[in-house]
Amino acid sequence: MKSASLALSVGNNDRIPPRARLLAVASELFYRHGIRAIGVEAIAEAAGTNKMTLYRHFASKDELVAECLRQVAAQGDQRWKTYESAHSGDPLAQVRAWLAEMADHLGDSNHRGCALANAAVELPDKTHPARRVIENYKLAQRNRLAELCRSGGLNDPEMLADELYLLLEGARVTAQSIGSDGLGARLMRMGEAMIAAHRR
Amino acid sequence: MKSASLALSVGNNDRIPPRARLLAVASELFYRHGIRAIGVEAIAEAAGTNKMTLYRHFASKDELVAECLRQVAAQGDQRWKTYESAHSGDPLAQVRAWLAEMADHLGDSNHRGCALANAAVELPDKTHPARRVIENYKLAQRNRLAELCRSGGLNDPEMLADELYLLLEGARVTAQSIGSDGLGARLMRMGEAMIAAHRR
DNA sequence: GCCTTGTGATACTGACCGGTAACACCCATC
DNA sequence: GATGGGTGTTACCGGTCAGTATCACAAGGC
Repeated sequence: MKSASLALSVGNNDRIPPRARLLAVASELFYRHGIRAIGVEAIAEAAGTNKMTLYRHFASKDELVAECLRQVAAQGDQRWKTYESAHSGDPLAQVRAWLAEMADHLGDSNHRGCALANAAVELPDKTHPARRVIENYKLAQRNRLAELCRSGGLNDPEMLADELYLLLEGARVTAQSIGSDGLGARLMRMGEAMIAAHRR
Repeated sequence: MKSASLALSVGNNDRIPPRARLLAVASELFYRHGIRAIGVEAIAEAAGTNKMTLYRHFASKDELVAECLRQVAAQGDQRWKTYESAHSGDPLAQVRAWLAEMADHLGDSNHRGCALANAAVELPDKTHPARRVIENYKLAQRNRLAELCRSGGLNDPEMLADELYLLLEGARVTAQSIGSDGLGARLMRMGEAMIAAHRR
């Protein structure tokens, strides 16, 4: 019943090679239902293929999870490049663009927080191949934010970066418990207030 | 292997009735390894009893999870009563005490975020009995914070409450990915800065 | 004495898990 | 037209999952 809706989104284009289809479907299912809640068979079926083909492309379910998260991280990096080219030479505008898009995503009906943060919650085992992906990305994200705050000429850029980053991370978690009614708008207000506080 | 260490912590006091032992052990195991990662048999064994006794006290694993989270929520409420009696008539001091304790917990080596928020990540199904517990508690938490900020005479208390709450929630998530090195101290600095910004 | 209530122990069910073996097939390349 | 790599299909493995049935036992109240 779950898989039917998934198969639609990917299965109608058979030109996409199985590996890409598997990655797309797995990312979606893991995100929506949780990593441990989805079995490899359901992924293969929803991708319009079978378990054998999955295991020909991925050594294990854990490696598939890690690869999915690598893809998510790459998409995040790509977004930053978009902000950079749209607001070249204006680091603060880039930060604002990022904040605005994240706030916007909060309102999505199928929003369920950050896939990487969720995976960290679900996979506490430090030896899991996905952990490295998560830690590297989250650290890079925070450092990138701090660098932009610094080159934006703001006071105490590291602290501002932490404030903005923790605020967003908290918003994405809170959206999963309390809900996200008006949360995006509130997040923007808070972010602006904090940037202003570091401008002096 | 996992259960051995758990059995130690509870099994040596046989005066505690099985239901309480089961709740304590289940809360610990769910928190440490994740809810879906722990089976009922492991819980029963770690509590020094068996699966039948577990199912005599809890209708299902889902109900056991919900009951564990109710216990966690009750402990949270209890902490707030402590702050209130320690700083009676000083709402801001109560907020600070809460922030300080949460910041302190961040540094614990076995810290793994908020049990309720983690459960929300792991149990996306809106019909799960644990969801109501999570949503009620998180909402009450935010409202209590807003009420304290208001009676503390601060400007825009709702927004300040959101800022502090999201900041903490974000810190507890971030501790699970990047780590918690100095995060507690940074959280305190940010909290103080935000309270100050709403004092005018 | 009895009888009830709570517990322990063991075995079981049916379903699902991640992962593999074996074999048929399609299709592009040469 | 042969060859070979990628794919589909089916069946299977051992293990674990949540949940249940059955029976034995121990204590406490009457």
